[in-house]
Amino acid sequence: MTSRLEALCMEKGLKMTGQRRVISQVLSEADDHPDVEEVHRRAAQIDPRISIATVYRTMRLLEDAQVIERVDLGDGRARYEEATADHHHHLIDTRTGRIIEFASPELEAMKERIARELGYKIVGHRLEIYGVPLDEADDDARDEEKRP
Amino acid sequence: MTSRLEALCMEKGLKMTGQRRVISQVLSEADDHPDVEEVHRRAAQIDPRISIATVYRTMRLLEDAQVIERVDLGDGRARYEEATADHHHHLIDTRTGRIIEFASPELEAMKERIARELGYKIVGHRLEIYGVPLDEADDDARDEEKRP
DNA sequence: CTGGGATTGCGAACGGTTTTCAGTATGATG
DNA sequence: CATCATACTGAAAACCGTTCGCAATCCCAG
Repeated sequence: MTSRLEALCMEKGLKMTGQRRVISQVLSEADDHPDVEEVHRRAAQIDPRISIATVYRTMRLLEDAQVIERVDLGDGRARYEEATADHHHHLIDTRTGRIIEFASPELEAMKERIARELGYKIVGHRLEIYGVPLDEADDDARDEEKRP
Repeated sequence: MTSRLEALCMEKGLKMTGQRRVISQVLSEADDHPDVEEVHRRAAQIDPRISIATVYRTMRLLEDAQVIERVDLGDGRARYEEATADHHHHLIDTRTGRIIEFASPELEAMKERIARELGYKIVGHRLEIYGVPLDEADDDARDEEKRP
């Protein structure tokens, strides 16, 4: 069974090696934002011979081919997600590390307008929001009060 | 002459050593977003004995004391700017690397609203826009056409 | 002035990533 | 289906920004 990403790679004319097939499968099945080490861990479960260097190389290849997208969440390592047509951003739950994707056409428009007013045409951008769940935020408030 | 940041450091009760004085001066005079190496380069011009390790340590100290703010522009190294009361963001000119600061209350409000709708309270966030000057963007369009 | 804790410079260590190089697999070709 | 140039791989070393350990030095309260 060829994975979704493997099919995409073949469309783009990439040479399909065993390792790339495995990594494509791993990425097709991922619904989170794994870093290279995590991708390697999952790939090694399918074929233990895959080296981390190859994972690094393949991630870059797939990124260049626009099959996946690099996400920099400021934690010092690159994370990845499948490339999508629509621009979206990330809200990171600072309590759990959970990542929530969201899109906002209004935000895009506003961003576009700001750039134009500054005399620029946008070629890329990124927005990340770090937050805590509203109900747990109450705990913070209580903690604050307790602090002498 | 004590620099603006040096005064701030003393207010915060930081022990003022010669190195910290020099680094404070450098940062007070900077109107850009230097990385550690650049700060070290400028500091060394005033006192060549300052080591890069001390610059790293001092930048972290000043960041913790909220005298300066770390800016992650995705180029793999930390950049810094003086801490300010108002939230602002950065537009990076991808042609020249020039960084333009901007603020937008509407954007802040929208961001706040998005987080609330997702059930989150914002504890931090960042927005970066990468762009090219509008007039030079025309060149890109022409380049596209020429490409066969 | 003096003492002792904080700070410094140096170099080694670190974590994520890239590269080098020799060996191996791929898929276009005959 | 065998051949072969070429691209790919694994392992280890190199890299780059950053942090750490340690002995020497500095700052400043007493």
